[in-house]
Amino acid sequence: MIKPTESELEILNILWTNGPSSVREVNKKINEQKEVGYTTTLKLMQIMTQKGLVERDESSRSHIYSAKIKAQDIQEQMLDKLLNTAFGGSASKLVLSALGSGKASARELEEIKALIQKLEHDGNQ
Amino acid sequence: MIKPTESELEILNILWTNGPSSVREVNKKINEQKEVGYTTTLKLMQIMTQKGLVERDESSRSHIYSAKIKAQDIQEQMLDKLLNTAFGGSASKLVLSALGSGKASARELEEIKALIQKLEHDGNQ
DNA sequence: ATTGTTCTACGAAATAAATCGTAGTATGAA
DNA sequence: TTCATACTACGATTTATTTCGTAGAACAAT
Repeated sequence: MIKPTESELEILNILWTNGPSSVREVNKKINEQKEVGYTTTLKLMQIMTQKGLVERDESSRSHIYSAKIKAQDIQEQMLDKLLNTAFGGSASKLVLSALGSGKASARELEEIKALIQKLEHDGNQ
Repeated sequence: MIKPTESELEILNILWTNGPSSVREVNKKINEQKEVGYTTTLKLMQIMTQKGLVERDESSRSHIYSAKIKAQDIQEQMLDKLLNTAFGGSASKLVLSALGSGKASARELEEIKALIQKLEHDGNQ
């Protein structure tokens, strides 16, 4: 599985969130956060096309790019890496840290509890 | 808060796990995973000293390095970033993904449940 | 048709990160 | 003392990533 760089991930996120987009649209989104030239974004997206991270529809003049890899796959990959590089492989430490800072709502906590129930019931080890 | 690079994080992990260590020891650990020259590790650790990521005791000939920043701080920082860059800020999505892949033991699941109970009891939102 | 705007392509510079070689010093054994 | 070994310092190279400028094509308006 290809590992996107920092900037590539930023672009992927925009594509995942907004769906297929032109370079112009992506660049605009990015510029809400930080200033980046148009051709910089263009170049990145061209590279990403080569790498197979995105694909593009060239039928209209301004090409339309869409993410070629699933958000979930990258999420899992990154989570896995974080788990191993920063939490020594302990999923519970990670989860505890994620929940500890009060970042999950009551409803979310319920979801998590439900999942745990399910895991325990299924005899997951 | 200073953000360690990939390689720096690897070294920090070794220091967190094994406690204060010489370059030799750290390099040996790293080489269990991948081949890296001794001076490469040395250089990195020297840079880390400058950045304030580690500190060293120079009293003996082979300097002894120790992590200057807490594992928890970096963990939190990285988790936060992952949360925002890859999970769109949703802690529950992250947790669900972390637990879903069967990476937590029954005992760990209990710990997490206990934490959730506590959070809910405390009226966390 | 001419002009101004918006695209893409792409080389190349700037920046960041990792890797290593070489030189010099300390240490310990022969 | 002399030699082999281990250590630090540090410049320089290599590799990865990001950034941007310039050129030229497509298009729309005048």
